[in-house]
Amino acid sequence: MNLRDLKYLVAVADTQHFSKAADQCFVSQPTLSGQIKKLEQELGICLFERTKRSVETTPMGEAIVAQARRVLEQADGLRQLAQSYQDPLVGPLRMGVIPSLSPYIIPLILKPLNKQYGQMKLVISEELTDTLLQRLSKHEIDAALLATQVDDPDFHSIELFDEPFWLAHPVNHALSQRKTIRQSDLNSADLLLLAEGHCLADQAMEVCNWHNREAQDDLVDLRAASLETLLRMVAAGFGSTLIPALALETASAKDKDISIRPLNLPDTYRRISLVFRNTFPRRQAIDAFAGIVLDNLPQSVQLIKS
Amino acid sequence: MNLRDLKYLVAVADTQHFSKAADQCFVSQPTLSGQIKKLEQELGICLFERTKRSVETTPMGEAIVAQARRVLEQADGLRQLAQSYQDPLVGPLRMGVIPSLSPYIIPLILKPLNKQYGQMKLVISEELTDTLLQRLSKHEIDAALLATQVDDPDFHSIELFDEPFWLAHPVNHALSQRKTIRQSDLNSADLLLLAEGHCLADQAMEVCNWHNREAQDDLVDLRAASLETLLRMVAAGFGSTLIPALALETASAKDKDISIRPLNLPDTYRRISLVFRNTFPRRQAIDAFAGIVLDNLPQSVQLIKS
DNA sequence: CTATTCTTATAGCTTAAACCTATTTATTGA
DNA sequence: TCAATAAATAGGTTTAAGCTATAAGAATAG
Repeated sequence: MNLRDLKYLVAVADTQHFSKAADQCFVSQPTLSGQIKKLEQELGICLFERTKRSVETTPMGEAIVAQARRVLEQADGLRQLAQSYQDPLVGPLRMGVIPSLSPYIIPLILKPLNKQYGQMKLVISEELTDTLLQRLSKHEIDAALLATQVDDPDFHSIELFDEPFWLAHPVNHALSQRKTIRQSDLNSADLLLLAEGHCLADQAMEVCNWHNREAQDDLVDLRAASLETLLRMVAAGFGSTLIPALALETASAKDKDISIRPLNLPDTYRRISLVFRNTFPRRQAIDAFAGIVLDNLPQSVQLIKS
Repeated sequence: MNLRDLKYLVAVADTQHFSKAADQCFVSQPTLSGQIKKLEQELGICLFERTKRSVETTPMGEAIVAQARRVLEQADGLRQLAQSYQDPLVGPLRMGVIPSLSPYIIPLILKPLNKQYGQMKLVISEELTDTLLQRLSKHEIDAALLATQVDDPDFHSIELFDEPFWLAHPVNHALSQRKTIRQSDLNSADLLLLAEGHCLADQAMEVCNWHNREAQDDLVDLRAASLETLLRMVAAGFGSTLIPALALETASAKDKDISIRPLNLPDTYRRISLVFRNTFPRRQAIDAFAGIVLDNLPQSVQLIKS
């Protein structure tokens, strides 16, 4: 059995005429007659009652034809489904984003993305870098926005932008006296960090030259689950923290009890990349997504330093 | 696209492995790989993300595979439907029967038919001979039980049995005096007939040598719509009538006001045949039906005279 | 009653595609 | 580094789907 045969079958049932059905199917009459005959043999039943002059569908034939229509309908549904996906820019793109970036970048791109590529539905997962890379390997997501260089040869990266860090400290903090922040200020600062596994925590420690972080047990309990929590802790005077530039626009960062200071120091930024399996077939969707991100960044992170 | 291709597709999705899928489909791995590749090209989308080591179904692939399963399911339904019809003795048999026979023969055969050929569902139409022949031509019914010889070369007939006529007259009728009924009694009898178009009416006229029936207008209004009505008219003393043998067993015929008499005259019977298009493909069903009829007739009509 | 037309079936050949085996390429694990 | 595994590629064979031409049967027109 064959979709083609079923099409022939339905054509004969519709026209009650082998030659007309053949025309309709763009084949010769003997070809169509032969296929119908084969189909009848395969099914073991007589579908049409023929005279030398005419064709009539048998009652059993009617039932089979009705079912054949159902098969063809579903097959047509499959073609339409495929059609709707044919454009690589159409269809779901499962994107993973780290938690220290997700709440600040996603609102920036959702609308433009919807405007330019309305058919590309983003499915966002917000998880830690390690988890995202695992899920990428398992094909559970298609791409990830990370702040970490990835060396795995299975993955490709598109480097999108560099996000500078700012210092956030309580308004009445000792550092309020300083006009500019120096490296030594950071080295000894009372920095609050995100919980284990957040790349932002590692990056902050690196910026501050804290390589023996695990020794300072007393601060462990204060490691926060999110940047928002961290800012609330700064506002309450528990210490300072480093804030990536995109997070500055949020209400929490504008708290009157928090002082936000630029760091005019070298290498105080993190590089955000779009990472995906190099076997991922919809490269165009990836590129489109990257383009949307770059087009909608604020000035503060617009340029990539290299 | 092709049902075979969809089977390959589902096999790969199920096994996540081209070689295993190929085994499952009883083809070689290159064959299956090639077909999948072709299918992807035809649909214009990538269904599987391949590495040299493994296969993963893409999210779009998942959607397509789900739809492919639906197609295959319907196709399977078609095969099962065909299977259930494969036996010519299975499936509906649309049978037409004349009104002067139907109420008396159908009850005789329904149970035995159901017992021997439970899958063969009878669909009965009770109509006049002409109508039945028209519907036979139009393929609206598959066969007909008639009391008329059919000459049309499009039709075949199986002669089933000869049904004798009996005379029914009111108990206090003049003929009550006669020991046996003679031809001359019939010629002049006050016979009541069925309505125009009923073959029984024609047959009765023939038996009685009435070839100028249309002249006797006064009786036209008394022509009855059914045998039952006719018997009720006889019981009420309006006249006599000829009753075919199978109708004798009914309650109406046993009315105490009606006298039923045998006709010991030549050619006082009608021949019942099973008529069908000679192109009708389920000859076995026809033969089975004929056999059931013959096996379940009462003694009174058992033999065929020839 | 014959000729023409209409329609399906058959015959014989051609083309396209599906399939196979053997081989290549690339990756993983020992 | 080598064996094992898995998918892709190459090249040739077989199957089946297609075509044209024609036959055969039935209806219609002259």
